[in-house]
Amino acid sequence: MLSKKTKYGLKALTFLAQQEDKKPVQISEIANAENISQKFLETILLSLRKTGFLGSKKGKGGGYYLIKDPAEIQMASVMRVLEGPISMVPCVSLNFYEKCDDCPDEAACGVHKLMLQVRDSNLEIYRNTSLADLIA
Amino acid sequence: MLSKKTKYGLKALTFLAQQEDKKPVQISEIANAENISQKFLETILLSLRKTGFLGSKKGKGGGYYLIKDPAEIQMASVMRVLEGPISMVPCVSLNFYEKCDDCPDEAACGVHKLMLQVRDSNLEIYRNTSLADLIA
DNA sequence: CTATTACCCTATCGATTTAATAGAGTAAGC
DNA sequence: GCTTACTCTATTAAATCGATAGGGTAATAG
Repeated sequence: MLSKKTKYGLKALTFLAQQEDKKPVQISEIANAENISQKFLETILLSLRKTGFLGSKKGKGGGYYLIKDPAEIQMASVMRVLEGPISMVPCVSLNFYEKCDDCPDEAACGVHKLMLQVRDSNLEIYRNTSLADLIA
Repeated sequence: MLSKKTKYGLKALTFLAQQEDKKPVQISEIANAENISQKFLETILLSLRKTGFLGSKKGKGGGYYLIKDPAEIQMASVMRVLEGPISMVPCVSLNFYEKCDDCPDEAACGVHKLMLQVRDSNLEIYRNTSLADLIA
Protein backbone atom coordinates (compact mmCIF):
# COMPACT_ATOMS: atom_id res chain seq x y z
CA MET A 1 0.00 0.00 0.00
CA LEU A 2 1.03 3.52 -0.76
CA SER A 3 1.41 5.54 2.42
CA LYS A 4 -0.60 8.68 2.95
CA LYS A 5 2.67 10.51 3.23
CA THR A 6 3.62 9.59 -0.32
CA LYS A 7 0.15 10.23 -1.65
CA TYR A 8 -0.02 13.66 -0.05
CA GLY A 9 3.52 14.48 -1.09
CA LEU A 10 2.80 13.64 -4.71
CA LYS A 11 -0.41 15.63 -4.65
CA ALA A 12 1.40 18.62 -3.23
CA LEU A 13 4.08 18.36 -5.88
CA THR A 14 1.55 18.20 -8.69
CA PHE A 15 -0.29 21.13 -7.18
CA LEU A 16 2.88 23.20 -7.14
CA ALA A 17 3.74 22.09 -10.66
CA GLN A 18 0.40 23.36 -11.87
CA GLN A 19 1.01 26.88 -10.62
CA GLU A 20 1.22 29.47 -13.33
CA ASP A 21 4.00 31.52 -11.86
CA LYS A 22 6.84 30.56 -9.56
CA LYS A 23 5.51 32.37 -6.52
CA PRO A 24 5.58 30.53 -3.20
CA VAL A 25 2.37 28.78 -2.20
CA GLN A 26 1.33 28.61 1.42
CA ILE A 27 0.99 25.23 3.12
CA SER A 28 -2.55 26.11 4.07
CA GLU A 29 -3.50 26.70 0.47
CA ILE A 30 -2.16 23.32 -0.64
CA ALA A 31 -3.68 21.52 2.32
CA ASN A 32 -7.01 23.11 1.62
CA ALA A 33 -7.00 22.43 -2.10
CA GLU A 34 -5.99 18.79 -1.73
CA ASN A 35 -7.89 17.94 1.45
CA ILE A 36 -4.84 17.19 3.52
CA SER A 37 -4.24 17.73 7.23
CA GLN A 38 -2.19 20.90 7.31
CA LYS A 39 0.13 19.84 10.09
CA PHE A 40 0.82 16.51 8.49
CA LEU A 41 1.53 18.21 5.20
CA GLU A 42 4.01 20.49 6.93
CA THR A 43 6.30 17.60 7.78
CA ILE A 44 6.02 16.19 4.30
CA LEU A 45 6.89 19.47 2.59
CA LEU A 46 9.72 19.93 5.01
CA SER A 47 11.26 16.63 4.01
CA LEU A 48 10.81 17.49 0.34
CA ARG A 49 12.64 20.72 0.96
CA LYS A 50 15.47 18.99 2.80
CA THR A 51 15.90 16.56 -0.06
CA GLY A 52 16.17 19.29 -2.64
CA PHE A 53 12.81 19.15 -4.39
CA LEU A 54 11.31 22.28 -2.90
CA GLY A 55 12.43 25.70 -1.84
CA SER A 56 10.70 27.75 0.81
CA LYS A 57 10.31 31.34 1.74
CA LYS A 58 9.41 32.58 5.19
CA GLY A 59 7.37 35.52 6.32
CA LYS A 60 4.47 37.25 4.66
CA GLY A 61 3.99 36.09 1.09
CA GLY A 62 6.08 33.03 1.86
CA GLY A 63 5.43 29.39 1.12
CA TYR A 64 6.83 26.49 -0.87
CA TYR A 65 7.79 26.35 -4.49
CA LEU A 66 9.37 23.90 -6.92
CA ILE A 67 13.08 24.29 -7.43
CA LYS A 68 13.43 22.26 -10.61
CA ASP A 69 11.43 21.96 -13.78
CA PRO A 70 8.64 19.37 -13.38
CA ALA A 71 9.98 17.52 -16.41
CA GLU A 72 13.29 17.09 -14.59
CA ILE A 73 11.76 15.49 -11.53
CA GLN A 74 11.50 11.76 -12.00
CA MET A 75 9.19 9.67 -9.89
CA ALA A 76 11.96 7.27 -8.92
CA SER A 77 13.70 9.86 -6.79
CA VAL A 78 10.46 11.20 -5.34
CA MET A 79 9.27 7.74 -4.40
CA ARG A 80 12.54 6.89 -2.71
CA VAL A 81 12.29 9.99 -0.55
CA LEU A 82 8.63 9.68 0.34
CA GLU A 83 7.93 5.97 0.29
CA GLY A 84 11.36 4.48 0.81
CA PRO A 85 12.83 1.61 -1.20
CA ILE A 86 11.12 0.81 -4.48
CA SER A 87 11.85 -2.90 -4.09
CA MET A 88 9.44 -5.01 -2.12
CA VAL A 89 12.27 -6.98 -0.52
CA PRO A 90 15.68 -5.68 0.54
CA CYS A 91 17.49 -8.50 -1.27
CA VAL A 92 16.55 -7.00 -4.67
CA SER A 93 17.04 -3.37 -3.73
CA LEU A 94 19.55 -1.26 -5.60
CA ASN A 95 19.86 1.48 -3.02
CA PHE A 96 18.95 -0.38 0.15
CA TYR A 97 20.32 -3.86 -0.45
CA GLU A 98 20.30 -6.26 2.43
CA LYS A 99 20.71 -10.01 2.54
CA CYS A 100 17.89 -12.15 3.90
CA ASP A 101 18.76 -13.95 7.16
CA ASP A 102 16.87 -16.98 6.00
CA CYS A 103 17.49 -17.84 2.33
CA PRO A 104 20.97 -19.38 1.95
CA ASP A 105 21.05 -18.88 -1.83
CA GLU A 106 19.51 -15.87 -3.51
CA ALA A 107 19.95 -17.28 -6.96
CA ALA A 108 17.83 -20.30 -6.06
CA CYS A 109 15.13 -18.29 -4.30
CA GLY A 110 11.82 -18.05 -6.11
CA VAL A 111 10.72 -15.01 -4.16
CA HIS A 112 13.92 -13.26 -5.13
CA LYS A 113 13.37 -14.07 -8.78
CA LEU A 114 9.78 -12.82 -8.75
CA MET A 115 10.54 -9.64 -6.84
CA LEU A 116 13.40 -8.87 -9.16
CA GLN A 117 10.97 -8.73 -12.06
CA VAL A 118 8.60 -6.52 -10.13
CA ARG A 119 11.37 -4.17 -9.12
CA ASP A 120 12.62 -3.89 -12.69
CA SER A 121 9.26 -3.05 -14.15
CA ASN A 122 8.35 -0.58 -11.42
CA LEU A 123 11.72 1.10 -11.65
CA GLU A 124 11.27 1.54 -15.35
CA ILE A 125 7.95 3.26 -14.79
CA TYR A 126 9.25 5.49 -12.03
CA ARG A 127 12.28 6.45 -14.05
CA ASN A 128 10.35 7.20 -17.20
CA THR A 129 7.66 9.21 -15.49
CA SER A 130 8.29 12.79 -14.48
CA LEU A 131 6.22 15.17 -12.41
CA ALA A 132 5.30 16.89 -15.66
CA ASP A 133 3.79 13.64 -16.93
CA LEU A 134 1.44 13.45 -13.97
CA ILE A 135 -0.27 16.71 -14.80
CA ALA A 136 -0.37 16.24 -18.56
CA MET B 1 7.33 -3.98 1.47
CA LEU B 2 6.46 -7.62 1.07
CA SER B 3 5.11 -9.05 4.29
CA LYS B 4 6.79 -12.02 5.92
CA LYS B 5 3.53 -13.85 5.55
CA THR B 6 3.69 -13.59 1.77
CA LYS B 7 7.36 -14.36 1.65
CA TYR B 8 6.98 -17.45 3.81
CA GLY B 9 3.88 -18.53 1.95
CA LEU B 10 5.64 -18.33 -1.38
CA LYS B 11 8.62 -20.19 -0.03
CA ALA B 12 6.40 -22.93 1.30
CA LEU B 13 4.61 -23.22 -2.02
CA THR B 14 7.86 -23.49 -3.95
CA PHE B 15 9.10 -26.08 -1.47
CA LEU B 16 6.00 -28.17 -2.01
CA ALA B 17 6.23 -27.73 -5.75
CA GLN B 18 9.75 -29.13 -5.68
CA GLN B 19 8.69 -32.37 -4.05
CA GLU B 20 9.23 -35.41 -6.23
CA ASP B 21 6.07 -37.23 -5.27
CA LYS B 22 2.71 -35.97 -4.13
CA LYS B 23 3.05 -37.18 -0.56
CA PRO B 24 2.05 -34.78 2.21
CA VAL B 25 4.88 -32.80 3.77
CA GLN B 26 4.83 -31.94 7.45
CA ILE B 27 4.75 -28.32 8.55
CA SER B 28 7.85 -28.90 10.62
CA GLU B 29 9.78 -30.11 7.62
CA ILE B 30 8.91 -27.02 5.59
CA ALA B 31 9.56 -24.68 8.49
CA ASN B 32 12.91 -26.29 9.07
CA ALA B 33 14.00 -26.28 5.47
CA GLU B 34 13.01 -22.66 4.87
CA ASN B 35 13.93 -21.19 8.26
CA ILE B 36 10.43 -20.17 9.20
CA SER B 37 8.76 -20.05 12.58
CA GLN B 38 6.68 -23.21 12.62
CA LYS B 39 3.70 -21.72 14.37
CA PHE B 40 3.60 -18.74 12.07
CA LEU B 41 3.82 -21.03 9.08
CA GLU B 42 0.85 -23.03 10.38
CA THR B 43 -1.48 -20.07 10.02
CA ILE B 44 -0.14 -19.31 6.56
CA LEU B 45 -0.59 -22.85 5.30
CA LEU B 46 -4.02 -22.94 6.83
CA SER B 47 -5.08 -19.90 4.84
CA LEU B 48 -3.60 -21.41 1.69
CA ARG B 49 -5.64 -24.52 2.32
CA LYS B 50 -8.84 -22.57 2.89
CA THR B 51 -8.33 -20.69 -0.35
CA GLY B 52 -7.91 -23.84 -2.37
CA PHE B 53 -4.19 -23.94 -3.04
CA LEU B 54 -3.27 -26.73 -0.65
CA GLY B 55 -4.75 -29.93 0.62
CA SER B 56 -3.92 -31.45 3.98
CA LYS B 57 -3.92 -34.83 5.58
CA LYS B 58 -4.13 -35.40 9.31
CA GLY B 59 -2.60 -38.05 11.51
CA LYS B 60 0.61 -39.95 11.07
CA GLY B 61 2.13 -39.48 7.65
CA GLY B 62 0.01 -36.35 7.25
CA GLY B 63 0.96 -32.88 6.12
CA TYR B 64 0.29 -30.40 3.33
CA TYR B 65 0.44 -30.94 -0.40
CA LEU B 66 -0.29 -28.99 -3.57
CA ILE B 67 -3.70 -29.56 -5.08
CA LYS B 68 -3.04 -28.13 -8.51
CA ASP B 69 -0.20 -28.34 -10.97
CA PRO B 70 2.43 -25.68 -10.24
CA ALA B 71 2.08 -24.41 -13.80
CA GLU B 72 -1.60 -23.74 -13.14
CA ILE B 73 -0.99 -21.59 -10.09
CA GLN B 74 -0.50 -17.99 -11.09
CA MET B 75 1.16 -15.50 -8.83
CA ALA B 76 -1.71 -13.03 -9.15
CA SER B 77 -4.06 -15.25 -7.19
CA VAL B 78 -1.43 -16.23 -4.65
CA MET B 79 -0.46 -12.62 -4.03
CA ARG B 80 -4.07 -11.56 -3.52
CA VAL B 81 -4.55 -14.25 -0.89
CA LEU B 82 -1.29 -13.70 0.96
CA GLU B 83 -0.50 -10.01 0.47
CA GLY B 84 -3.91 -8.57 -0.33
CA PRO B 85 -4.64 -6.12 -3.14
CA ILE B 86 -2.03 -5.87 -5.86
CA SER B 87 -2.74 -2.18 -6.36
CA MET B 88 -0.96 0.31 -4.16
CA VAL B 89 -4.09 2.46 -3.84
CA PRO B 90 -7.69 1.27 -3.62
CA CYS B 91 -8.81 3.67 -6.35
CA VAL B 92 -6.97 1.64 -9.00
CA SER B 93 -7.82 -1.79 -7.62
CA LEU B 94 -9.71 -4.27 -9.74
CA ASN B 95 -10.84 -6.53 -6.93
CA PHE B 96 -10.84 -4.12 -4.01
CA TYR B 97 -11.89 -0.83 -5.60
CA GLU B 98 -12.66 2.04 -3.28
CA LYS B 99 -12.99 5.73 -3.98
CA CYS B 100 -10.64 8.17 -2.24
CA ASP B 101 -12.37 10.47 0.25
CA ASP B 102 -10.15 13.31 -0.81
CA CYS B 103 -9.65 13.50 -4.60
CA PRO B 104 -12.81 14.86 -6.26
CA ASP B 105 -11.79 13.69 -9.73
CA GLU B 106 -9.90 10.46 -10.33
CA ALA B 107 -9.28 11.24 -13.98
CA ALA B 108 -7.44 14.42 -13.02
CA CYS B 109 -5.42 12.83 -10.21
CA GLY B 110 -1.74 12.37 -10.91
CA VAL B 111 -1.34 9.76 -8.21
CA HIS B 112 -4.15 7.78 -9.75
CA LYS B 113 -2.53 7.94 -13.15
CA LEU B 114 0.84 6.82 -11.86
CA MET B 115 -0.51 4.00 -9.74
CA LEU B 116 -2.59 2.75 -12.61
CA GLN B 117 0.58 2.18 -14.61
CA VAL B 118 2.23 0.42 -11.70
CA ARG B 119 -0.77 -1.80 -11.15
CA ASP B 120 -0.94 -2.74 -14.82
CA SER B 121 2.69 -3.73 -15.06
CA ASN B 122 2.67 -5.66 -11.80
CA LEU B 123 -0.51 -7.43 -12.70
CA GLU B 124 1.00 -8.51 -15.97
CA ILE B 125 3.95 -10.03 -14.19
CA TYR B 126 1.85 -11.76 -11.59
CA ARG B 127 -0.50 -13.15 -14.20
CA ASN B 128 2.24 -14.39 -16.46
CA THR B 129 4.27 -16.00 -13.71
CA SER B 130 3.27 -19.36 -12.31
CA LEU B 131 4.57 -21.29 -9.37
CA ALA B 132 6.36 -23.54 -11.84
CA ASP B 133 8.26 -20.51 -13.16
CA LEU B 134 9.64 -19.75 -9.73
CA ILE B 135 11.43 -23.06 -9.44
CA ALA B 136 12.63 -23.23 -13.01
C1' DC C 1 -9.42 -49.59 20.35
C1' DT C 2 -6.28 -46.55 21.66
C1' DA C 3 -2.27 -43.95 21.56
C1' DT C 4 0.17 -41.03 18.71
C1' DT C 5 0.76 -37.88 15.28
C1' DA C 6 0.03 -33.67 13.16
C1' DC C 7 -3.24 -30.50 11.52
C1' DC C 8 -6.74 -26.93 13.40
C1' DC C 9 -8.20 -22.86 15.82
C1' DT C 10 -8.38 -18.87 19.02
C1' DA C 11 -6.33 -15.64 21.73
C1' DT C 12 -2.79 -12.77 23.01
C1' DC C 13 1.35 -9.91 23.02
C1' DG C 14 5.19 -6.84 22.09
C1' DA C 15 7.24 -4.04 18.63
C1' DT C 16 6.91 -1.21 14.95
C1' DT C 17 4.86 1.93 11.82
C1' DT C 18 1.54 5.22 10.49
C1' DA C 19 -1.17 9.29 10.59
C1' DA C 20 -2.21 12.96 13.00
C1' DT C 21 -1.81 16.66 16.62
C1' DA C 22 0.17 20.07 19.83
C1' DG C 23 2.88 23.68 20.74
C1' DA C 24 6.64 26.38 20.89
C1' DG C 25 10.46 28.52 18.06
C1' DT C 26 12.45 31.34 14.28
C1' DA C 27 13.19 33.96 10.18
C1' DA C 28 11.40 37.22 6.81
C1' DG C 29 8.78 41.04 5.32
C1' DC C 30 5.63 45.07 5.61
C1' DG D 1 8.39 45.59 15.77
C1' DC D 2 4.51 43.02 14.77
C1' DT D 3 2.54 39.77 11.93
C1' DT D 4 2.97 35.99 8.98
C1' DA D 5 4.24 31.54 7.86
C1' DC D 6 7.73 28.22 7.78
C1' DT D 7 10.60 25.09 11.24
C1' DC D 8 11.26 21.71 14.60
C1' DT D 9 10.46 18.43 18.50
C1' DA D 10 7.60 15.66 21.01
C1' DT D 11 3.61 13.05 21.76
C1' DT D 12 -0.18 10.08 20.83
C1' DA D 13 -3.74 6.90 19.23
C1' DA D 14 -4.62 3.43 16.13
C1' DA D 15 -3.37 -0.15 13.18
C1' DT D 16 -0.53 -3.74 11.56
C1' DC D 17 2.93 -7.23 11.86
C1' DG D 18 5.39 -11.06 13.34
C1' DA D 19 5.51 -14.26 16.60
C1' DT D 20 3.96 -17.25 20.44
C1' DA D 21 1.00 -20.07 23.59
C1' DG D 22 -1.92 -23.61 24.32
C1' DG D 23 -5.29 -26.45 23.84
C1' DG D 24 -8.65 -29.08 20.49
C1' DT D 25 -9.64 -32.45 17.02
C1' DA D 26 -9.36 -35.71 13.35
C1' DA D 27 -7.01 -39.47 11.19
C1' DT D 28 -3.96 -43.20 11.08
C1' DA D 29 -1.01 -47.16 12.60
C1' DG D 30 -0.58 -51.02 15.12
